[in-house]
Amino acid sequence: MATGRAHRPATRSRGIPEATVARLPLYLRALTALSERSVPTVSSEELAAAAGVNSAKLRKDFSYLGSYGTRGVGYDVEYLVYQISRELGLTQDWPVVIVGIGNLGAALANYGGFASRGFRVAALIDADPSMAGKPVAGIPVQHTDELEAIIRNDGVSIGVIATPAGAAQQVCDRLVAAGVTSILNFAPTVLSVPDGVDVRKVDLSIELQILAFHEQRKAGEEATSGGAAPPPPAVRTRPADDGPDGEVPAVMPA
Amino acid sequence: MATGRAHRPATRSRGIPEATVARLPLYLRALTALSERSVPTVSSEELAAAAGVNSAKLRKDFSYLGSYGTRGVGYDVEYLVYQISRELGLTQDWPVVIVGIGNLGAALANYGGFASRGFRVAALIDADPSMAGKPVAGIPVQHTDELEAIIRNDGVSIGVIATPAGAAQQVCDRLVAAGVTSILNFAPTVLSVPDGVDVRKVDLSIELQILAFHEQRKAGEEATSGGAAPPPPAVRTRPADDGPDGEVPAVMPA
DNA sequence: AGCTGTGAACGTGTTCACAGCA
DNA sequence: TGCTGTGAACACGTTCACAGCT
Repeated sequence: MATGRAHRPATRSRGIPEATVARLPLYLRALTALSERSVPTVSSEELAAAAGVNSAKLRKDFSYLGSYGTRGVGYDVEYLVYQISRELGLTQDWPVVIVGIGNLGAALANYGGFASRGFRVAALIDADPSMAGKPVAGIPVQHTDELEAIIRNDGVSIGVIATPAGAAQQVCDRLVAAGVTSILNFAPTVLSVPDGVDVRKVDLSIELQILAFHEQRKAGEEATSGGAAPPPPAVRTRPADDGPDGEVPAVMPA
Repeated sequence: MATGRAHRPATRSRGIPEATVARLPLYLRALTALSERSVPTVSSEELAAAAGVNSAKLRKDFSYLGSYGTRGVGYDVEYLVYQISRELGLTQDWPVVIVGIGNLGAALANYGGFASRGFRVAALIDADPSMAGKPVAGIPVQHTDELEAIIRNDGVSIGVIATPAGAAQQVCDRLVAAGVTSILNFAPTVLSVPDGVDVRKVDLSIELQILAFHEQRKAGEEATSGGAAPPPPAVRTRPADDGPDGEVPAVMPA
């Protein structure tokens, strides 16, 4: 999973396990689709199939929210949509700022799933002055100088970092100082944040490497060097090039 | 965690736990940075800090790979880089195709971390004929018609789906039919694939919803309706709009 | 009869704490 | 002395299987 939490070491936020929280959006999406097709009720079996999980897990997940089903029948689609939305905090609108309007930032700004699910793009922010005023997804890009003012004025508590890795920690610090307490980080860096700030990470390169691992396993039940004798020490195969975005943080950033 | 596995229900691929595999890329990145700074050795404590995990976990993780450290000293940076790369299958090059060259696809194509870590963009593919031939990140976009030929010619086993949700399953089916066995899916859809094909999912909207959940908790130790009496049933707060990319799959796609 | 809700069993992942080696 | 490597304890997550309600 392309993710990482930050603090709250082992404290389930309040009853609902983290793993369940991570699946609620999945259920919500499936339920929304059913709702659009005006399906009135759904069984745990059907809904689980649509969400790509097994039905026992789904029922257990829902049991943490309460008893919202009807035995012998299933779940009322509309009611569940409401309950899950409420649990996730989507009945209110969350203003979000996106920092770093390159290809990725633009992709995020254009992403339709945003607006429809309780999130509103409050501002697009970029350090490049020549970007300022240029509309992306209908929203004019603003300069980094405005960052603090925007966050305070709009009461933004969620920030998205889509900058190069080298700028990420700096941006993060400014976001946090201005009052942001949840960060979605697309830069390939470990961010350090104070307690009470949540960070989730999306890292493409990590996902690919995990796939490569499994891919290797599939192919490799033949010409593999086995597990016993390790190859010669201190061999360098490929230059350790981190790419243009690779400014990885120092050993102890904070 | 923005991720999802597909099959291999409870089978640890071969000794190395899945959770450990997911962290290896993190260690690798931190080690690569140390390597660039010509740091010769590193302790579990230092490396763990750089990777954002605790040192006990890191040592346990490494213990699954073998005994690559030196007691009283630490780990040889170069050697570890090599071992982890090998374990992840990054000592070979993985050709990758990216399907769907919108903003997101372009962002992925331009992503530097790709090329440097054993991944090579073999082709960019889009369904829009007017895109054909246009270079993105220096690589000419090819039409979907070419998909099968490209995959077979280049021996591509990893595919990235960056299309709208409505096209994702179709693209996925074609990729798999042509021989792709690992898929990284950015479309907000549950893909169904045959056994033996790995799917990992990256879903922006899900990440934001998880953040919103925690954000709500932070703010909500005051005006919350508590946990006892649930609000009126079957209330619809916001129109269940899934956005322009929202073609969610039928209840039982396969 | 059918489907939910859940205790109990199981498996995976994390943390502790220290033995063992350089 | 200092750090790794790891058994043992613990916490978390998943699955099973069935009691209980409609």
